Amino acid sequence: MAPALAIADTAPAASSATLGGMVQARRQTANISAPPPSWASGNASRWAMHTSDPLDAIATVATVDRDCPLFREGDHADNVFEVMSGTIRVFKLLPDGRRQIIGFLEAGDFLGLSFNDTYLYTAEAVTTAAVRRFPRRRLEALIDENPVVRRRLLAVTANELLTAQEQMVLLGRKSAKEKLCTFLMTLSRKAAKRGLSDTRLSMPMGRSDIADYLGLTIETVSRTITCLKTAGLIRLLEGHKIELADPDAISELSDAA
Amino acid sequence: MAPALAIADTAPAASSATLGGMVQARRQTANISAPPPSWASGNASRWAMHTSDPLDAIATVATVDRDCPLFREGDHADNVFEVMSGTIRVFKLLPDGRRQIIGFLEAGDFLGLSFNDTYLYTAEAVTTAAVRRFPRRRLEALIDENPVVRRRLLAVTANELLTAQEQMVLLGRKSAKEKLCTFLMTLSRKAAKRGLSDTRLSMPMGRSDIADYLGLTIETVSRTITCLKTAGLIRLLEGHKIELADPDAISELSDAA
DNA sequence: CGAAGCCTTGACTACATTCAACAGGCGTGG
DNA sequence: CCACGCCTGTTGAATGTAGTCAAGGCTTCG
Repeated sequence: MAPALAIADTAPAASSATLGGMVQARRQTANISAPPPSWASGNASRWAMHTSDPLDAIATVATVDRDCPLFREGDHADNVFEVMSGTIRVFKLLPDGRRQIIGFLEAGDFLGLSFNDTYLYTAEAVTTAAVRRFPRRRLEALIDENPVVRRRLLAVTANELLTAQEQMVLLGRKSAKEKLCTFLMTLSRKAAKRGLSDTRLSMPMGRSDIADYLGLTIETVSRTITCLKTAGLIRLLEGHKIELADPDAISELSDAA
Repeated sequence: MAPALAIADTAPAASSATLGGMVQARRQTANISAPPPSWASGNASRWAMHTSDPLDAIATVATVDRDCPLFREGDHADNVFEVMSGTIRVFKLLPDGRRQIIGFLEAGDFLGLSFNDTYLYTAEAVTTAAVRRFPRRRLEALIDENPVVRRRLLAVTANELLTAQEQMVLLGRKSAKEKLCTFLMTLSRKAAKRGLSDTRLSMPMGRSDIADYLGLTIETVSRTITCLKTAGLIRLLEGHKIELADPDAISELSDAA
């Protein structure tokens, strides 16, 4: 049985060493029956020497395969994670299976920062992703003793809260077209922040993920995308890429009826 | 011009002193032209001697009149607040005036805990409310030096995040009836936590507030309430009170189609 | 090449919104 | 004191946006 998570003994940026324990992507058609995460000990100390990130002292690096869970809602919250590469979706389920995606996390984002003892949502990889794992106990100790770490995580949490509040406005008060355009603008801003193009975006998640993020159905997402495409505002490119042909118009549409 | 905020020189629990500067409630028909907050210096040190809450050292007590703003989105975020009594609504507006209420805050809840330099939302009093004000600089210093305060505010923030995520599920994936029932159950749980009845609830906010909180229109809220009433699940009482006649059924309806 | 999954498109439905009218409560002022 | 206006909430009818059901195209991958 292929494990969902594999440990790499170096950070992805370091190219000299081979990545140990890397496994093939394993498509998962249902949300059930995913293999449990398996972790091996290790650290990123070599990288730490160059960057002096205090978190490196307690970090373990790992990869998560496409569509595999990092953790599930209700699991005991033993670890906090930071995404290093790839995209993670975080979501909650209703008893009857309806899903609401809380967010898509990319490099630099943190997950599992609950001060609860269980996770409040499920996290799965949209694409194969690399993450850093921090044992919760040790991270909490570090937060207590290190003001720099503390401020960083506080800022992360505050940002998460801001994002959540804006998403509430989107879900509660915006039309399908506005939702889509807001989503595109958010992707664009995140790409720009990471130094990538803000008009040629990578959109690795499927229609179903987008629908569950925006509170729509896949059909409505598809139709709305077609509509934007027909209007000449966007162009769909090869390999889950999308081009914003008229970013200003999209920005306008993102909060005007 | 009547000020929106008035300072009391004691905590509300202390009955011996008259509340200074108290003003009459001032109905406000539009969101515009509300008087700016005015603060006087003061503290709650007498109360602090009995409770040893470290926050008392930097706190100022004040009242906010019904429908008056505590602060507005975009204002310079100089203060953090804790609600002592009454209900506060926190919301964001779209350019065309559509409103999404992020939450209703009651005694013990904090507002303005952004790590931004401006507020991310507007806060208004639903009912006349008493709040404690903490200058942000001093609160931040206290957070840095006092682990107890730190943990408390961290817990508050984490709880806020949890609430926000559950609200996303509600807004994105629930029907009108489920939204209403979830809202009632939330009110019930909050009342129970405060030691009040969990079946006879105070619901001080109007239909318009409920609608903007649940992502509905006032008409839909009204119709859905009528429906629940007709089904014998709730009873509307005098003075903005509501009775949950069948809490179990309401709980069922809160996440089942 | 065939099967599976993802996306798109079409026709119909339904839930919530919009538009409109009206009832009740409350404070103001004649 | 009652009349009036204002605000809030309720109800009805018509509309519309997004959802549902269904079919077909396309890509991917074994």
